[in-house]
Amino acid sequence: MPTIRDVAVRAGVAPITVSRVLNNSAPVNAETRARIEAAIAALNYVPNSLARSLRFKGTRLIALILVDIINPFWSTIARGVEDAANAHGFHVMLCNVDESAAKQNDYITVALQKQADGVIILPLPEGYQNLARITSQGVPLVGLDCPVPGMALDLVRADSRAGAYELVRYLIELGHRDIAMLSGPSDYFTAGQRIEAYCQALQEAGLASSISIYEDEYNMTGGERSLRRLLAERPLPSALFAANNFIAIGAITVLRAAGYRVPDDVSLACIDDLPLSAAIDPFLTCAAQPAYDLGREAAELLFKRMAGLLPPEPVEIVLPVSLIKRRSCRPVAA
Amino acid sequence: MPTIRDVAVRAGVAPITVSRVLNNSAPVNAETRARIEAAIAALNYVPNSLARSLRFKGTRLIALILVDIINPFWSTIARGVEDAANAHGFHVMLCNVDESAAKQNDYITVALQKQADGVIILPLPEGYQNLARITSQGVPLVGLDCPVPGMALDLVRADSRAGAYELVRYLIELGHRDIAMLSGPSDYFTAGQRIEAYCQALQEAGLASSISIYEDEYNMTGGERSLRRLLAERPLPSALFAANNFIAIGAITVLRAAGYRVPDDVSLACIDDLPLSAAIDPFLTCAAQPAYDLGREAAELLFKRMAGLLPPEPVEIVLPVSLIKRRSCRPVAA
DNA sequence: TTGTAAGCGTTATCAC
DNA sequence: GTGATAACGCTTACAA
Repeated sequence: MPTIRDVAVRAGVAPITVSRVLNNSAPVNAETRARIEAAIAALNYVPNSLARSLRFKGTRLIALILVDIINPFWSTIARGVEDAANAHGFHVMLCNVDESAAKQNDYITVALQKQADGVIILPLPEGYQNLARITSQGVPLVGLDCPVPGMALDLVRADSRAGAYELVRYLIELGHRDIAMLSGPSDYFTAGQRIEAYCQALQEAGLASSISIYEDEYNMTGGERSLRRLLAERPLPSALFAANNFIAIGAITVLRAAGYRVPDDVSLACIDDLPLSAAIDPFLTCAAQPAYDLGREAAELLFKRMAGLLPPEPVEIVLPVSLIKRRSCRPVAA
Repeated sequence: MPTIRDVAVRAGVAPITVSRVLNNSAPVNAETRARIEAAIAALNYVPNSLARSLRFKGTRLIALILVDIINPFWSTIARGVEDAANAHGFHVMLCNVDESAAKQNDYITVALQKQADGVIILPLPEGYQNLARITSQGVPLVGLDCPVPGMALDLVRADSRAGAYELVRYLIELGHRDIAMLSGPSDYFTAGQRIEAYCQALQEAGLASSISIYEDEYNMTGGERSLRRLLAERPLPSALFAANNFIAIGAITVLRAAGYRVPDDVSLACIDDLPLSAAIDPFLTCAAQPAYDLGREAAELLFKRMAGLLPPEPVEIVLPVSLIKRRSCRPVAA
């Protein structure tokens, strides 16, 4: 690949003059400029941003460290981040960590090595202490979804406590008295919030004695396992509250295999929508988190922090969740 | 952020000795090594890969330039690429171009500026000529989905011609005689293939006179527009063949709004699955492309090319497509 | 086993 | 308006 030196030689000038044309950093004679531009075009010269960043500081790269891009919740967040980044002239390095704290830590290292100007991350409970590796190097960090105990962290999250509460209230209003919860790992902040909301809603309705929580991973396998344990341990409840969409899918799979139908035999509601499925078949009742906005707001917050536009105290942005009522829940027959 | 020099000073050695410890590039006295490692830990030193890459060549970064990460087809491909990249110690810069050739060209520039070691791209017909900007700089390039006329390009794609053919044959076997196609832009290779397959299947069945093609964008809006035009221009066919999943979703939306039901009033089949929807409700009959494998194979091919493990001729990998029969298609009543 | 010098491609600083 | 020089952080020669 040609360098600025090649361009300079071809145009009969010094490299710095080419640099001035590229960056408009100083006036250049119109004729000289034309010669340089011709040389750039002729050589297909593209400036080396590595060298530039080394000299200049700033890579205009941000690292987005999340769970799994295949989950539409995260891919939509990723899209929100990328669009916002793009609008500010930044680019995004994508990092799928699959809920593995070790993989997350590796990616943190990569982000630092590559001199990312900022990082957006979903903190994993087992890896809280690794986050300090980012901030201690002075790299701006925005968390998604999950505050970190004892850490002053800019954060963007949805109000999943309120969403979960609304969802369980809705089930109660439909007449359900026996509602089991299929939770994610309770050391996750979001799972904790959703468990609290579930318990609160049941208690307020005088149903504290029917609290029934199955905890497993935040994915399809977790949902399957939880439901299998449930079926082995107790009679089928009249409604299920799944802590996310993948748990719900896992649960449906097992229900179906066991010969149960949703909502005829059991109602089902969850956190997180499945937007495409909804377009084909509006089925799953859910509390939808505004994924795209979460991503966009996280990136915007990061850029504000990087630009020094924020007071030193950490900022927390909480976006509302919307209840979407669909066919997967039915009123209880009287 | 501390530099190798800071570590060297703290350990009382020269920077090169630190480098040797970091890279195991030469033997270092055990005691010296211990001192250096202590200094690295104490300073939280992370090597600057920009400087490293500048000296060394090679960034271990690949650019993945695709349409839209929100489409599960592309997010699954992205995941395949990232997993393979990870296994080889590479990282992925994600670039959503939304079918805009201008945006694609911008990202090509970014990939070159950032000195990406390789690029994986979905070629857009309006931007074919931009691809030469990558290869002419000697940067390895792998195309997804779409060969480029007149360009020797390593390529990974699914056999969507065979998939489309199978799908239309299936509709014919169900007794459909009036099958309309909702196509993507016909200058796209994949759309061309699917149109050819559709026409061939109808011709072979003696149905050439009922060929009916509506062409629009490869997304939900495109599907909506095509179906509105269809409804305005002709009676509802007995079956619809959509060139991808998003077109199918757009079509369903409009059908539903017009009071038609799938499959009662019209059967519907498409290319590309909706994996999560299928788990909840196995509805959409489709020819599923192996998205994850497409991504993984593309990355593997790129790495082989980068390692010089391939003959100079371009390699083309074509993966099979699988027909999945579900409820959205019904036999025609006799 | 360790160190010195030079250079990767760029730009800030200071001349002319 | 233009150019020489040095420096960003690192590693490859080549010494010692």
